[in-house]
Amino acid sequence: MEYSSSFVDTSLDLNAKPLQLFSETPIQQVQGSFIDFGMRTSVKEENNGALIEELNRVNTENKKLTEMLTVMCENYNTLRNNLMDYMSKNPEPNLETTTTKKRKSVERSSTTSCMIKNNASSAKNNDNSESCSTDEDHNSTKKPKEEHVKAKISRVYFRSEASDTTGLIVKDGYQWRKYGQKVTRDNPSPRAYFKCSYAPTCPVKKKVQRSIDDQSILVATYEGEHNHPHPAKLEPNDSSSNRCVTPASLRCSTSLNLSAPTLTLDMTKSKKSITEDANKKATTKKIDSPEFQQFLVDQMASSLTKDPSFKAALAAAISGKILQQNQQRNGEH
DNA sequence: CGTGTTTGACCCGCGC
DNA sequence: GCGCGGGTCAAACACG
Repeated sequence: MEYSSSFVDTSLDLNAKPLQLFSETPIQQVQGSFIDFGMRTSVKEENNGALIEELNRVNTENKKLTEMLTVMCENYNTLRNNLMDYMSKNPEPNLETTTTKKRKSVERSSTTSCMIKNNASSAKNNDNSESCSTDEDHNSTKKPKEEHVKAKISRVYFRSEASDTTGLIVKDGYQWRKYGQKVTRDNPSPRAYFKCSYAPTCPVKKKVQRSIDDQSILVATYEGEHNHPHPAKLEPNDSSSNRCVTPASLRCSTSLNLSAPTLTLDMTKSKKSITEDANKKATTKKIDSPEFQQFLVDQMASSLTKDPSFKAALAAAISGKILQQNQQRNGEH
């Protein structure tokens, strides 16, 4: 199809049915295009063998690339599982506690909890994976109203100084008023309750508690959505707020659960690395912002270009395409 | 004096 | 129905 119009397209067609690439259709269409361009039959016959050979080669390369892509996907899944394994062991051990009450409350607390619980279960035992949708379906049948009313919840991890005894203060750019503090049963560290005080009608609440495993990690749980713009956007000179909300890296890739309106950021990197990252990016990035998308693309490109075999295969594929293009042009002239 | 924090009391849902 | 535990309220307090 694409071959009838142009050879300029250097797409590798990794997922475009590689076997069809060598079906009779492209050759016939290539031949047809030659005829359409008024080429002599002798030129067509001279190029036929080279084209078929080139198509064979490209087809083989496409297969190789497809296999490499499969391997990459497997590696990605392995890496993701390792990440989830780490997550399940490190910051939120209380989510893995199996007391029925905890489990119930976790199930009630909509999407983020669903994600983390799912992560934990998949990390602990894949055979025991209880899918997120199953939980939600279960909830929807049990408490359909709560499902809709329940506020949006997200959980963010911040790293604070180990020597920081100033309390459960998380500078995320918003203005919070503390309205309570409680020592919970599963964590000796007190849990602080905050309400957003930037706008009087803002329903957002925040809970901050130190991680039971790592006292230097603050776990902030946000409930609800702000009905006002981020103060940092209105006050661009507020460098402190910008610095504090800069995501050092994604703890949970949003691609793992795109439908979930959650944001979990890893603030657990060392202060030095956070500063370095912040200096490199020099900007606050949101998940859906073009800058962050570009950052992800750069990261992916960097990972791919570090793989010499992938680079070689990619170069071969592109050179094959260029060769095809040159042959096409030679045929036209 | 205004604003924010602290902290004990109270409320409410859940499990037994 | 009772006890437990998380979440919230509100008076007292601290601070600039």
